[in-house]
Amino acid sequence: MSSVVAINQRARTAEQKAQRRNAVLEAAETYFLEVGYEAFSMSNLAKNIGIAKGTLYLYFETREEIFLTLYEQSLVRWSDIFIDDLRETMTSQVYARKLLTAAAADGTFLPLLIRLEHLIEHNVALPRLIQSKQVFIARVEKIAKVTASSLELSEAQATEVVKTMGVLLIGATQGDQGPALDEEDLPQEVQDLIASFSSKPLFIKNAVRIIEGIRMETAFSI
Amino acid sequence: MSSVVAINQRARTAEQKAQRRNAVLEAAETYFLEVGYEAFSMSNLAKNIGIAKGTLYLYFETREEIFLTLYEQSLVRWSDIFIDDLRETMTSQVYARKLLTAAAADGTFLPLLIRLEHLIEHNVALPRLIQSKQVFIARVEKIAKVTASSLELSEAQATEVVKTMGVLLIGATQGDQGPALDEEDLPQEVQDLIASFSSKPLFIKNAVRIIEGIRMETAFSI
DNA sequence: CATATAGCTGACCGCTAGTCATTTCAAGGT
DNA sequence: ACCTTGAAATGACTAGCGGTCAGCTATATG
Repeated sequence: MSSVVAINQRARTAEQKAQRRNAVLEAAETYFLEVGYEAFSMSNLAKNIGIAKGTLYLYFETREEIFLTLYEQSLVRWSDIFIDDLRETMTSQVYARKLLTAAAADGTFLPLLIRLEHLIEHNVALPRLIQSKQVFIARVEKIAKVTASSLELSEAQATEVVKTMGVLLIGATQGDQGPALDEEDLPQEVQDLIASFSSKPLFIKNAVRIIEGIRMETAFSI
Repeated sequence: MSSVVAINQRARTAEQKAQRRNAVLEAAETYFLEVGYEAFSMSNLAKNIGIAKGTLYLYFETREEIFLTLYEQSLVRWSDIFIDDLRETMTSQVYARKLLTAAAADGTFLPLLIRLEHLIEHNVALPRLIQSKQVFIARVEKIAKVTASSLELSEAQATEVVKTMGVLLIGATQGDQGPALDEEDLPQEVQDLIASFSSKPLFIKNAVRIIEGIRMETAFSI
């Protein structure tokens, strides 16, 4: 007896409900990767899944709660991959490159990270928000542990590095979220500007500066 | 004879039209400071001004074009104040503090900067977007000039500093855009987390790391 | 087979950005 | 002083949004 809930069958047990919720999340992520944050509509999501719009609201209180959940999942997914990359010691540059590569490879993580605080968190119930922050805290700690050995830093330094990398990641990848522009239509100086904000070198160079800065500060202050 | 266009009088000359456009912008900024980006609606803006919604669209093509214009204005306003602060040489820490203080004092600048690339730029006609980028380029150059003498850097280093400060500013002030949370309702560890992302120390510490990093790199490479 | 429970539905609400046929105003020519 | 004319202003309208909830119906249980 399969406990999989077919479409248009009702989810009655807790397990079935969890499955349906996951099915919604999966469909939501696929749909999100197609159309992006702003064009993502609850009606279309429901149509894609083949359920009524109201049903979505049995599983998520708001559109933003879906995004918050997708964000959490992508945070865990990304950080697991990144953590796996940090088994050996490495230079801060390699560290930064691995971090960015793993983040950019996940189509969900960065677009949601960028919208987290000013959009997503504003329409989610407080307990859910707190829960999400706790997931975040746990992840930071987990990443900091491997960062400490990978970069040969103290745990406190590593925690500072990880938090700061998050901040830098948001700023440095901002340019990737701009509209797709046909280069032909742009004056040379604007093309140059856009090129100079290319997220990869921007992130890596400044990550190195920050990590080495953190390394030096504590070396002197001891 | 005053050339001021009273409400409900028609703007016929180019000058009168420019005046009306400015009046719309002023009202838009006041309204934006009241309700923020997401709650800002064109109908309410029109009501506030006492004109019909359609009239707004004679002066701006889209809601986002209004925001782009307010962003440009706030960029110029902020940078003029910041530039004025940079008449003497100073440490990178003082530099960073002055930069952030001027930015945070302007209620318009940071919220629009944060939304610029992933929201505002996506609904503005290309020529207007190019124009805005050119304003940005000119501002970066102007700030870089005074930065070079203020921090005793080369022009190339100063340009790198200015661009990077923009990136860091976006990342570091992200937390200020989260929902207003009543501290009492939060578990201690979440309160600590939020405190650890306080934008002011976050920005200043990392600005110093980056500026000193840039200073050292070129010192060695010469 | 009847009943009660609860998952599911979709019409509906109040709102949004943006459009455009129509109205209105006022300057310029006579 | 009046008329013509062009453009500024209008606001009803469209299509679509997130979210709600009274009513429908599938299904587990007695």
